[in-house]
Amino acid sequence: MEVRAESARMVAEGPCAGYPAEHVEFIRQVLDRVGDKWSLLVIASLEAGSLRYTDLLRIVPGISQRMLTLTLSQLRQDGLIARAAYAEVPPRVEYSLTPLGRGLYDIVRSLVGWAADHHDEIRENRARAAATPK
Amino acid sequence: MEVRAESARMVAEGPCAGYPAEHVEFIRQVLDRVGDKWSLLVIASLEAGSLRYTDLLRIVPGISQRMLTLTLSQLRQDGLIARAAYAEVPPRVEYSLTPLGRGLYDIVRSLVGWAADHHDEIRENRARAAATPK
DNA sequence: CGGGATCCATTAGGATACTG
DNA sequence: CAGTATCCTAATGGATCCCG
Repeated sequence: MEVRAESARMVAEGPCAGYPAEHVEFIRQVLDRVGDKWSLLVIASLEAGSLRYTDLLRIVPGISQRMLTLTLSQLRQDGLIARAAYAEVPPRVEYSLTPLGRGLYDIVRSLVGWAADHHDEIRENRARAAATPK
Repeated sequence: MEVRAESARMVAEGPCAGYPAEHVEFIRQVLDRVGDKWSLLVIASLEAGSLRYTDLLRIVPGISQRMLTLTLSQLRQDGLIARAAYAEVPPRVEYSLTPLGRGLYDIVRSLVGWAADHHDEIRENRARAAATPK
């Protein structure tokens, strides 16, 4: 069987069948970002308005300087947040959500909502699984 | 300031403010599962119907035995998939989505849809960020 | 066939110290 | 204030072998 090589080549088999091959890797990246430890917490923190570096460091519970810097850098590269630096003394930098970032957060909120809704159900399942003697 | 200690204690500050403290850890767990490398691929593979262990090993692109076993175990503990073993020779084991698992997949699909919709936009942002000389 | 158990490489991420 | 740079540990995940 022959497949045309130009334009959108589709994934032939597996869970991603039907998606353009190029998108699959990208979707994986988005999911990684969603699942990583800090990105969503930072985005959620910025939802109410722009914040400074040290504000985020204080507000996001448990984040280290290193991870905050790293996370902000990734989110900015993806265009999910915007960085504004003001040439003052002392220097001031403000981070804010872009429309894109806000859109992602909206989607994720529905996921968090689902998690909250089914919290008890999953907890029961886990308890039952843990209680299984063998 | 004093806060009542009994019943649902709320997170006072940060991005999780207003959520019951107990739920925050749980939501993190769900997001970890969503972001992990294989869970969603396995769930997506099972969407069309139940599959056997070796089928999944073949269908999910690149997964190792170890990770498939691990992933299946976690998903089963959470009640997202069901395992049915038939005492035959050779043995046969079938995995299938539970209603809970299907519900999660529906939510995640909207996330994947968002990713696909904004694929170009994010790619442009990344390209621009990469091109920035300084 | 459907896994466990083990070993190993890669990576994520925390603590800390330093800089413009 | 807003980061960088360095070091180090813990977790993730792949490859392989074995077993009922």
